[in-house]
Amino acid sequence: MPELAEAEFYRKRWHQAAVGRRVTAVLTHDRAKIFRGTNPAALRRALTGAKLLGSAAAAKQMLFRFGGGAWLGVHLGMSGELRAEPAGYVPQKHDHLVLRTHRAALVFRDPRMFGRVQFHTGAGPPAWWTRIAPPLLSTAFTAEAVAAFLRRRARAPVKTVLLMQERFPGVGNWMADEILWRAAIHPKRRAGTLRPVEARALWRESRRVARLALATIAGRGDHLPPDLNVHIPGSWLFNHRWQDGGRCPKTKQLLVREEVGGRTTCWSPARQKLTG
DNA sequence: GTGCTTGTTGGCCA
DNA sequence: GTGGCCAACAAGCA
Repeated sequence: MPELAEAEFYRKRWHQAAVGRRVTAVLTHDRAKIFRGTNPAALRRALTGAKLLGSAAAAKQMLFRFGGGAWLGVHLGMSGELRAEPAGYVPQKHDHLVLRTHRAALVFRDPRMFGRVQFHTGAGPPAWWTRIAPPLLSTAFTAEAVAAFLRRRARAPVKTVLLMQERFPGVGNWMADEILWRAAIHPKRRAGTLRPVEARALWRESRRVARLALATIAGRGDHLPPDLNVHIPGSWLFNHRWQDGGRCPKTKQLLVREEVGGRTTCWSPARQKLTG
């Protein structure tokens, strides 16, 4: 379920369970696809005995910093999940990576294996991390940058454009639909047809949804909610988008679900018109 | 059995 | 070279 707020939620979960602690053992499923492009044996060697020093989340990714210049990157794909289990935890079928400390077991679980673990050593973070686009909540994410991007992707449906990580890092399927619904823009509109006021609404609602999703799903400050998605208000599209016969929280009219750009997309036809 | 699934990538084509 | 579309990846669930 990994979009930007979920990545932050899972980062906090591992961080709180083990920051400042030393890794006593590392278990890997070496043949699991999540290790593609990395070397599980080197990862085990470097992390065993290393202390978890810090962590960060950006877009849909997480980076955990260990002593000795070791960095562990995690992308959760479609079905990945980070868990914090008690010490002595026995790995389950889809647990591909387990880091043990005296207090907890940090578990990466991913049944579909679209996720990815990357291991890096060096004084600074890896290049794939520093290349991640500026966050939606940063000052670099400007209305002008969004407008320029919409012009460049003029012929693509705006739904597809919102899923492009190079400009909207961390936006996934449900966030894209939530943003379009709040901005009252039909997902099939071609990006180049948006009027300036609509482009600006898209920018504003992108930031708003990012902020609300982070506060609601990942909690504020050190607070970690007990579970994902439990406190999402009924006023969001989120809580209605998958129900057959679901209704728009704003108009009370029936929602529509249809594929746009290869992804199931939900919108409120009474609110989001194709002819803008 | 069928038809879905909160993601990314590479190949093909205009 | 750029942009857009689509299938593939894999496993679980209804």
